[in-house]
Amino acid sequence: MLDIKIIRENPEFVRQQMAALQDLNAPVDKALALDEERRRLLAQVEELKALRNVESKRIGQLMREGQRDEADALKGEMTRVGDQIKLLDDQLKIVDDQLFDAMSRIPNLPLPGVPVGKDDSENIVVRTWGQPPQFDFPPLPHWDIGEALGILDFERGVKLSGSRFYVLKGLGARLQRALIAWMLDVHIDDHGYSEVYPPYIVRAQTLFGTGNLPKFADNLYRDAEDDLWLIPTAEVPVTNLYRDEILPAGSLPIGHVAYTPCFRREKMSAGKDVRGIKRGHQFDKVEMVKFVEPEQGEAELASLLDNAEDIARRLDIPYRVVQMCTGDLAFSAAAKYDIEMWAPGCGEWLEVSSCSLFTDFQARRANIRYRPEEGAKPRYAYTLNGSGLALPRVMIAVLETYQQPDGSVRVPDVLQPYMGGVEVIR
RNA sequence: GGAGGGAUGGCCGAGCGGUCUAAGGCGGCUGUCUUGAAAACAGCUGUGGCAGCGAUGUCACCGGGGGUUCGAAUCCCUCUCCCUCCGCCA
Repeated sequence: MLDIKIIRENPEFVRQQMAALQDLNAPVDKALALDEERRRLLAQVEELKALRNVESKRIGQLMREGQRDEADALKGEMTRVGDQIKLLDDQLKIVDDQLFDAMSRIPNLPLPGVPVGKDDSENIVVRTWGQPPQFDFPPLPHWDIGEALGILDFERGVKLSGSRFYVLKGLGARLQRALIAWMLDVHIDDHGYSEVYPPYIVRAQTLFGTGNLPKFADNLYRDAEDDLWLIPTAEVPVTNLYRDEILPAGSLPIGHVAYTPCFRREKMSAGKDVRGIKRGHQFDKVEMVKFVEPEQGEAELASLLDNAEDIARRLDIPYRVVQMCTGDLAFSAAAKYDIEMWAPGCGEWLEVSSCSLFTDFQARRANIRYRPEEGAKPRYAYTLNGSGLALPRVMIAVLETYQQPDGSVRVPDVLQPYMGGVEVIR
């Protein structure tokens, strides 16, 4: 949620930004009109309420002094004032709800440094790390590698749950578990994050806080009976940890890391990303979430991104960092960088992480504040998050990068201690 | 799933429908005293909206929503959450 004051004071600027974001439906003008209407009604109703407060007190006083007639006369007057207040309050509530709804559908503003572009074709590769591995045999895609090794089972996944589900078996399942445990340890021990184990099922209010609702309800799984929703990412519960709180002075920065499964309905077009484990309805992810002071926002984004990149470097898998242009920016993000690992088997760059700075956009929706100093006024915190990293795709990169001519897969050095010393999956 | 009891400021805890502008205590801040501290004493101590350059004014908030009333922390309805007991259970 934006601060309405920004729109009120710089409507033309906000309209320009919406155009840059390619968001033609953002109800900026509607919000502006509703805001004006709201303040008009508010001034009216408050004046009447102030009158009622004063006169009601006088009625009490008159009653105590036994001046019934005067009290009754005043009562009659106040009944009319009360009716008027009720009328205005009802109107105000309608306007308030409409304004809230409009504000909820306006995306965050991009940071000044974000390149302007119409869609993902205008994203910018800001750096590349490592050299794509050379093979003296034709590298296979992971679905061939995995099935041959008996660690990936697509047919049974479909039998159990339908398309876009798969089963990991044996050392495949263990490789994923090793990656999870190792990534958590790196972020906790070397990058200073503290671990969180959150619920995987949350209320609508929680999804609203991160901006997933109301706009993206289609992508979520939901239990209708209890109105609980499966999380699409750990970002949702972890960011909302401090919803409706004022963090005491000295609390920031806070950095959490959480491993969770993620559930996404995604009405995916048939034929796109169908093979392999690249895109499923259920996947695992290690996620970093930060709460910081506004002044530190951009520095913290750089640090978060580096923490995510560090995982790829330690796995010795080549990657590139892509900066999203305005047209490809997510709804809540003010700036966003993706990390893409090179998968030599299927021959594509795989998005394994997405690191974003949300400025105070999520904090405003989720009401997350902090006190800069003891006794100081609360301010909205800045929130950030980034995958560190998303699993099925890191699995793909590992399987395809570390494959050997005989169909076996070498286990990256850093993971061997987490695999019970296994050096090769064969 | 069944039965009962609760929700009040940073925390504990009072609160006949009308000086509630929410008692009292704890904690915190400031001051007096002191070489310093403690103690004692005094004062202050929530969040947000709107108007205003500002001083300030005003409105709202006693778990959420709705109702009764001239007036609601207080009465009524409803929802959520917490606690106790029973049942079930990894």
